[in-house]
Amino acid sequence: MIEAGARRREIDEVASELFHANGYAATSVRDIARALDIQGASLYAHVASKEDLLWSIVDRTATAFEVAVEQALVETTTDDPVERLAAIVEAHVEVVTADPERASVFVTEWRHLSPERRAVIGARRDAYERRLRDLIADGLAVGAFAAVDPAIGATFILTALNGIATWYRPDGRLSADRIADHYVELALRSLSEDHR
Amino acid sequence: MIEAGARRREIDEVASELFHANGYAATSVRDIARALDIQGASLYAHVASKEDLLWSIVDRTATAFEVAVEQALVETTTDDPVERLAAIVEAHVEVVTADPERASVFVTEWRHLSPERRAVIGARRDAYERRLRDLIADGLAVGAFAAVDPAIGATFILTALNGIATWYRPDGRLSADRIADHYVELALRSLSEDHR
DNA sequence: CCTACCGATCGGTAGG
DNA sequence: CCTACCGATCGGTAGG
Repeated sequence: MIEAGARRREIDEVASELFHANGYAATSVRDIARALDIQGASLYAHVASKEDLLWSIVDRTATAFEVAVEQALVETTTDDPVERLAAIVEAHVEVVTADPERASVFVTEWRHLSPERRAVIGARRDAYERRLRDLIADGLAVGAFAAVDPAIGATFILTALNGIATWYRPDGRLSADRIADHYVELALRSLSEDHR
Repeated sequence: MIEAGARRREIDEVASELFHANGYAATSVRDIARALDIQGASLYAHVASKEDLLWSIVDRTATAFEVAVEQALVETTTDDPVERLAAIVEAHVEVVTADPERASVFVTEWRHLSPERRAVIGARRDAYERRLRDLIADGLAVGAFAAVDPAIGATFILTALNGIATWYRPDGRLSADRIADHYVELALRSLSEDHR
């Protein structure tokens, strides 16, 4: 017995690719159907609306980030802010590189959700960013980081990390692991003391 | 006599706002016309196509970045890579904060240009990024920066800088100048030696 | 998952 | 800058 929902996951994957490549608004329901070799109207046997498709991608990706960072912090037994920040950055990069299409749709297309759903995702993104911001503030308080505005530091790092979704290719020059290493380095240094 | 092209610039400004807020594909010609209090078809007395509107925004913004960085480097008489990098970062942030709508349209909507125009912009972006990459490589060679992959370092910094366009508000907590100062700090430190 | 179809809206043109 | 209009395409529904 083929597991239920397999086709639905296939649809999500195709939609992620197209939304990533052309954007949500410029991708028609028929574009997605064509990539699946079915008729446009047939897609509605699986999904209630085009927006539901975007929502399932965005929602799942938001959860992937939350779970990965949660897990990474649980596994980081020390309370050294430097190591905890490294764990967050590494986890975030891993989620991005594991599925750059989904990640880039999450980062760039969520404004096309309904106002209600946008509010939900906005709150989750805020909470996610707050965690990073608080960690930076903690590190600053114990002298682990240089004087920096925690909000600016968190935004600087997060936008750089999310940028990976726009240029990463699995067959590129650098492996996902190497990229993660480099980005941990860059992020930690950006918050470090004495640079001249 | 009112200067020629004033109306055209007004159109560009309205289009920037709407493309920034809703994306190019989700913005109709009639949306733009409505914001100008004219009929949709009347817009074609001023522009040949919707894509031409996007092109003029993208082209002008690309030029703004190129000119600003060129100028900043000319004014930086020293060849100290640290100071030259600071000058580039500051100039880039200034262009972004001077017109975040245009900057964000430039960064995120250029994929909706025709293949020919996309190729032109792609080449200009590559050249722009290469300048930063080469500067990092130079600084690395003379020991001004920590060991880092120049391409990764340049991308890390540039994506963080471009991210400003997505969150910056002129009436926000931090002035454009303060943001530029912080970002220069963060960018320079990310390439600095010894962070533990 | 298909055929047949819906009203709405799209970018754009003709001709003032 | 307007009115009137074009063919194409949009997301989605009905009824198998």
